[in-house]
Amino acid sequence: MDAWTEVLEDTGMDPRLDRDTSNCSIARTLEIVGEKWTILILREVWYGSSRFGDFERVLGCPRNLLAARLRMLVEEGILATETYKEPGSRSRPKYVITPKGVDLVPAVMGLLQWGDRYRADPEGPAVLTRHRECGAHVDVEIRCERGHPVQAEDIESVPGPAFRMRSPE
Amino acid sequence: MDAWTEVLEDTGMDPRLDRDTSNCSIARTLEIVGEKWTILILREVWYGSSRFGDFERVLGCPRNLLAARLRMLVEEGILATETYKEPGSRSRPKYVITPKGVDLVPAVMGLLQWGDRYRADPEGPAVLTRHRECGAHVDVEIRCERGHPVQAEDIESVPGPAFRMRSPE
DNA sequence: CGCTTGGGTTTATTTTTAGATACTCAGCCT
DNA sequence: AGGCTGAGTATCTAAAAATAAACCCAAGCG
Repeated sequence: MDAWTEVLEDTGMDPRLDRDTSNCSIARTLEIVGEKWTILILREVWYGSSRFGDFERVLGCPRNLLAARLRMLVEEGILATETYKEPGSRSRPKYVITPKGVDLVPAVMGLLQWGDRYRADPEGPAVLTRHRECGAHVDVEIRCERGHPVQAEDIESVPGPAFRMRSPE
Repeated sequence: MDAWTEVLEDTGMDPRLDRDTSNCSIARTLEIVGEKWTILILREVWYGSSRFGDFERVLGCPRNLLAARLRMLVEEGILATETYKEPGSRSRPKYVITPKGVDLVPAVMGLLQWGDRYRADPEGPAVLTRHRECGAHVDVEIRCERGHPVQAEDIESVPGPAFRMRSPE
């Protein structure tokens, strides 16, 4: 009996298949960053863009969607607005990443790394990531709290404190 | 002058804003896993589901979309079909993850980790991930090739071998 | 004052996605 | 032969999201 099946033994329900998935952290993250353009906006912030016009120019995304996505990212605390002032122009807003946004970097790097491995051009990736201090290539890896590198196969998923079964019917 | 601006100095184009983003590894990964349901299907595979009916029951996703997503994941080599045979029933297909699919785990764990941190229920996450061998909590972190832990701020993104400017239309 | 610029909003159209049935099909079981 | 089951297909409608293009607005400039 594994960590799932010991949760509820006598109901005829299967904890894997009849659990409540509405509080899944993956799904909740995707509710925010899973819409089209959102992660690409963050990519551009990460590569150095900050102005509305920058995003529009490099992404080629419709202005109304861009405005909606930026508003949402600010509401969620992933980006924050500051102002910049070009000499001879009035102050305008710009978008900068917050610590909550920085915490999305591992997820985005995971996507980047997979694309670099499986979907890059024959000559290699379009962008490289390196450690500013030593210049070495940077990537994302799975480790346990004790610092051991962990293979994906050695990860065990078990019900957590907010685990719930779906209400029957 | 940084690693971007030294690419093209005299064209009046800005390498950050006028680069060709069509070969971005992040965007290419999102083309595959960015559709609704796809990552959630992978989550269930990761949690132990493998049959069409399992996915349908736990995700509550329309059958036609589920079939389309599974077909695409198999075509892309992220899942593979095998057969299973319940005693007294005929052989039926099931879906198992491939090495290419396993390589998506860091990206998905990145999403999980962010959701656990910022969007979990007050009592905690619904699912915990731990290292099978030592039981310690598992998460995803950024390191450079030399093994140094890297803060997101210390990542430098530079043009790679497939870097291209957008053709001036 | 009228023009320009950057950063949006509004509105209309097209495309995707969701959701709900209903149908098929192959093999095991009686 | 006829019924049951799991794994799909096919079809349709409704809702949501994406796109496209026109419009607005505030400040600075000549």
